[in-house]
Amino acid sequence: MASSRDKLVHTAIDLILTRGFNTTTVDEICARAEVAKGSFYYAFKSKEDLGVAALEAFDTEHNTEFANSGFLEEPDPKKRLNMFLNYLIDEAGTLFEKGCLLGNMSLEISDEFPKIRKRLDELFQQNLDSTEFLIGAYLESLKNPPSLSPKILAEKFASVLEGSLVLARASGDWDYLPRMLSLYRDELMVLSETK
Amino acid sequence: MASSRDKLVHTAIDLILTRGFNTTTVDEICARAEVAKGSFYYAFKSKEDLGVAALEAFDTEHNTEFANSGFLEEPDPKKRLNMFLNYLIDEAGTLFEKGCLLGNMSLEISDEFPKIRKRLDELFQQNLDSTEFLIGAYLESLKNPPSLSPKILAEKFASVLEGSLVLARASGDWDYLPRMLSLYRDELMVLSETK
DNA sequence: TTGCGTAGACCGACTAGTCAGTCTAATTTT
DNA sequence: AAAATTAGACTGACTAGTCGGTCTACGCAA
Repeated sequence: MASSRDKLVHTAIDLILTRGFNTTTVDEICARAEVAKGSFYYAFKSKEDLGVAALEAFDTEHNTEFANSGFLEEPDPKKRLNMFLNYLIDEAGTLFEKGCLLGNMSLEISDEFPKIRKRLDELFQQNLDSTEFLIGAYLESLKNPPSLSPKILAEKFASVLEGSLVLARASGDWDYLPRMLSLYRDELMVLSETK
Repeated sequence: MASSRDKLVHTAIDLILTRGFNTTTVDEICARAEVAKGSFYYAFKSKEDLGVAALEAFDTEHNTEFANSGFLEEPDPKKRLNMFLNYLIDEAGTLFEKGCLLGNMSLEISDEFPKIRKRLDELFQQNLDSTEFLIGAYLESLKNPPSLSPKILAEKFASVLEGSLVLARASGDWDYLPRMLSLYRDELMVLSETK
């Protein structure tokens, strides 16, 4: 059975994604998680610490999901990257149904929560590095490697992903993400056509 | 001299960009703008109404800046689009020094502020339409028009812009925006090379 | 010229409510 | 029995919004 801490973290992720960190109250999280306030402060030193825990849980769970999709076992770098992107495009609706906690908190949280900001920076950097690695292998496998670096293409990937979610949230149209990711995939895949 | 209302709006834009809407207090805005609380509620019915006013001011002032850059007078669609993008790339550091109020509020504000949400949707849509028009003219001028629609390219532009700002804010590296916009410009401009 | 009336911009102490975090006692687990 | 966990009433700081009142400019009548 789920621990109190675990229930709190997952309830928090859900609430923060829909209402934001600042407007989500500790009382509300406890009520939804059916956990008493005392337990909250037994599990976490502060609301900020819960924020960090939520961020970490969101990130590792998504990365675990990605890994389980099996693309890592594919030996061919091009197919591997393509599998990853296709998986993301297919599952965008469920994986990022309510947005990305990292992106949301990045824009919402200011210096008043330094621990959250620090962790945010680290997690984004880690994810950028993973993507860069994935893209790097693909580019190296090409006969005519483009002038674009894997680093900048990884940054572009993250920009498109996060930006789509900003637009999705503003408009209520959650198809932005798969639409934009498809575009990104096509642009990357076309690089393997020798000119 | 600037009216109280005007001072409040511009102080608010600045504060909301750095601290977020929810954590920026009415008292703080008043103090910085050197305006009494009573005057705030003389000028605005509520904090939410100030939010809407800030959004509108941010949007119209940016659009005015864009227009003043002179790209609209350029008759050639390709050059016109290129001028616009180059202007944005050059001035990204000042235009979006602290982020984009539309993007920030899009992720932060939930249904508790319906007026803000509605206006956000409208403003994003307007801006997408303008960009689509600009890109559409360029695509139509091409001998080999690509299969990509101006609409989806406009959405991509907005995604890249907003996404860059999410990353910039998370990492503290404000060069993301010009870097990603340059990439976007190059991708668009390469379409005019006949295959 | 002087005094008066008025409109509307501006003021800030005050109210009513909210929220993160604390405390003490009870209950469950090991 | 000790340690882990739960319970929820309580506190104090803070916040959006209110309200009675002040100040200034200006038209106008005496």
